[in-house]
Amino acid sequence: MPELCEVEQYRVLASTAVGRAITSIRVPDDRYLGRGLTVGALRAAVTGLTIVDARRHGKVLLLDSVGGAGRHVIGLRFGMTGRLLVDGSAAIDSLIYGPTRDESAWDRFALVFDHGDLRVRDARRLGRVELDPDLRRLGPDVLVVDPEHIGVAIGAGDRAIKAVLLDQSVLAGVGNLLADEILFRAGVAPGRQTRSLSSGERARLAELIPETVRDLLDRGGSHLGDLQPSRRPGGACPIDGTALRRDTVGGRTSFWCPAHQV
DNA sequence: CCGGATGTTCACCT
DNA sequence: GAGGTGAACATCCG
Repeated sequence: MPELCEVEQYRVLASTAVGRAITSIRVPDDRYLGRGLTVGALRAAVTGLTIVDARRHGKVLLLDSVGGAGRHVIGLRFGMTGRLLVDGSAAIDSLIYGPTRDESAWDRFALVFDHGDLRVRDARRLGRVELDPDLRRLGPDVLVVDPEHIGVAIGAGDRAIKAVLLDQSVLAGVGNLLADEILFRAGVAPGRQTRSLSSGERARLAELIPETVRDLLDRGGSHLGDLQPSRRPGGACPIDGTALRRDTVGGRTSFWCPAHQV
């Protein structure tokens, strides 16, 4: 699920937990905690704190929590399949796997309140819970910086533009689906070296990056792009009908149109 | 049974 | 040092 669009929906959902005090936590499998963090340390740090804000930086959800025991930020990363539930309801697609299966077996972490709870449900367990996460390795959130900054941040080196878009230390928030959609709209091939971009292409890309993210956010998810339905083996370009190419770029599967993405 | 999946990290090359 | 590759993580789905 989660790229920036999904985590932004999680943030809105999490804001319904603002003002609630953490009574206890549930961590059925401590492998779900970030490096060096133990259940005991996390429990001691956050029990009794009240959530005062829900923020997002890139794909990370941040829960600011304060109380007599101090002030902490609970950081949630959702990996590929993590979802957020507050009081048992999800922000999105709660029935993607059908009603037959007991998804509660995938609950990896919970903040329990006097009334209700906030849960992370993650089949693949690639997500993580962190305490006071170090965000220094993340670039600016892609929806916060202006296009001029984005144009500069992209750089002009020999890396593939798609690898740069996926690099969270350059810009935080863009994942594999958003990257393919952005490059599709920009008419730029994923393997293009950033130094080969003309100033016009660079400027257009810099505008299209946040614009595309906002558009898919409005539509309701990173998987609702124009390219997405064709993003499969045998798919045809929705613009010109050309057979899409499927290549690995930046380490990820990339679908693109060889006719209009140049 | 096999390959692939919206993410991140690490070891190992070049 | 920079950048790429592949594996690992763990599980489900087609």
